[in-house]
Amino acid sequence: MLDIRYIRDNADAVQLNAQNKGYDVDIKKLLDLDSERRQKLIEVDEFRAKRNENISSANGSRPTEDSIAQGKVIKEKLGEIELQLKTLNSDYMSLLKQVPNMSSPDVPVGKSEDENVVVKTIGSIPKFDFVALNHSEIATKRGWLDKERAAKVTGSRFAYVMGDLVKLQFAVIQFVINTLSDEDKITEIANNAGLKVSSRPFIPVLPPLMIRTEMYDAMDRLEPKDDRYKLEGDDLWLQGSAEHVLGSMHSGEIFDEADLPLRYLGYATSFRREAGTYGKDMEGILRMHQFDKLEMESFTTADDGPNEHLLFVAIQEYLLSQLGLPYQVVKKCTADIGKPNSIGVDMEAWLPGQNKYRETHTADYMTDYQARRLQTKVRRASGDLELIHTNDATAFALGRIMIAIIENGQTSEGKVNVPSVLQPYLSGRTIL
RNA sequence: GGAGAGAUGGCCGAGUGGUUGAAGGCGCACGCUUGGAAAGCGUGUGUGCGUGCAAACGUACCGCAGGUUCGAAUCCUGUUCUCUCCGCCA
Repeated sequence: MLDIRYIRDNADAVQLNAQNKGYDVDIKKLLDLDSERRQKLIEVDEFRAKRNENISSANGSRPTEDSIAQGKVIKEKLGEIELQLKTLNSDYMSLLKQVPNMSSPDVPVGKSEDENVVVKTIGSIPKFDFVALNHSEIATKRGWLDKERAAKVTGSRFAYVMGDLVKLQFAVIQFVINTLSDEDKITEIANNAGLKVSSRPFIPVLPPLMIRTEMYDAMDRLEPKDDRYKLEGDDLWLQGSAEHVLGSMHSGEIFDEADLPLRYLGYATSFRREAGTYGKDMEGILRMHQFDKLEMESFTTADDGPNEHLLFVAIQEYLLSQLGLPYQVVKKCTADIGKPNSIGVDMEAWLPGQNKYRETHTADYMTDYQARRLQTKVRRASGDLELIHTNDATAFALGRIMIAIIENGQTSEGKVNVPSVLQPYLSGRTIL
């Protein structure tokens, strides 16, 4: 949620920003409601003052008949205008919540993902002297993947992942956890990226996989509801990303500035209904209803927010490079970054099976947009109380990164070369 | 799932209808005291919203949401969470 004071002072910019992001919100109507609501609030406060004066005039003793009679009159009137205020407030809030976060000035303006900008391309695309297969063909042949039985048991877009592919997943997990919880590695990554940021390591977290409606909404991630799984009989949803349960973790809390940045590395199974994607990416495990993901989330001061985002991007590049995967960095345009985003950057790894780059990572910088409703704050050394800034970013989406490893590392025999950094976690095996 | 107890400020904790934003203590900040410190003494110490250039003033907040009342931290209802006992269970 944006600060209403900011909207009042920058109405035109906010309206234009919403338009660029593809959100249909009426800022003028919001501001009209805002002033109407403030007018009503003044009225309500005056009546409350009147009521309080009437109460305190009793001064500890029994009030007079007159005072009680007067109190009744005030009460009736107050109830009336408080109800009006309540209605105004709820209309106002629902409109305010619709206003998307301001995109950073360096986010390209665009109407669809086609206008995203490829910033750089790293690594060379592998050339095979045999017919390259896609991950689904390789994995199915090796007995690593069984979607038919999963369809029988659960439905489409589910899979049984088995055998060495499971071992590969756990190897990736261990590699990432060891890397990101190592302060020296963070220092190295930051230095190589020329970033002056804290070298504080990430705290690995196994978060709950369910989230309350209230928290989901405060994170501004409840929508689109069509893409969420709701649990019948409980006020709970299956989380769609560890971001949702990590970002809301410190709701209502006040950090000491010395405790920031606070960095988490969450490992969680994420659930998505994938509504509206029928027939899209049906082969293999590219687009599933559930997938495991390592996700970074951090809380910083406003000052450190932008650099934290750059650190997250640098970490993503580092991780991809360590696996020897070709990738490109994409600056997402206004239409493609999310509603709570100030900046959105994607990593796309080269997938030989599809002969194109596909999204494997996202890095989101939310400024204080999420914190405002979560009420997550920091007490600065100066004593000032401020909203914190949130950053979240994929470390690895396990399904998609294993696709990249399989397809880029495939051999003519249908085997898979193991990236050297993962070999220690696979008993030294160089090929699967 | 059943029975019971509870949730108050950064922390501990008092408070069952009347000037309670809330006693007392701890902590913290500033000042006095001291060669310096401790102790002691004094003063101060929540957040949101609104009005205002500001000082300030008003208002709301005692888990959350409603209700009763002239008046609610206090009474009533619902709800969330915590704890104890029973049941079930990895």
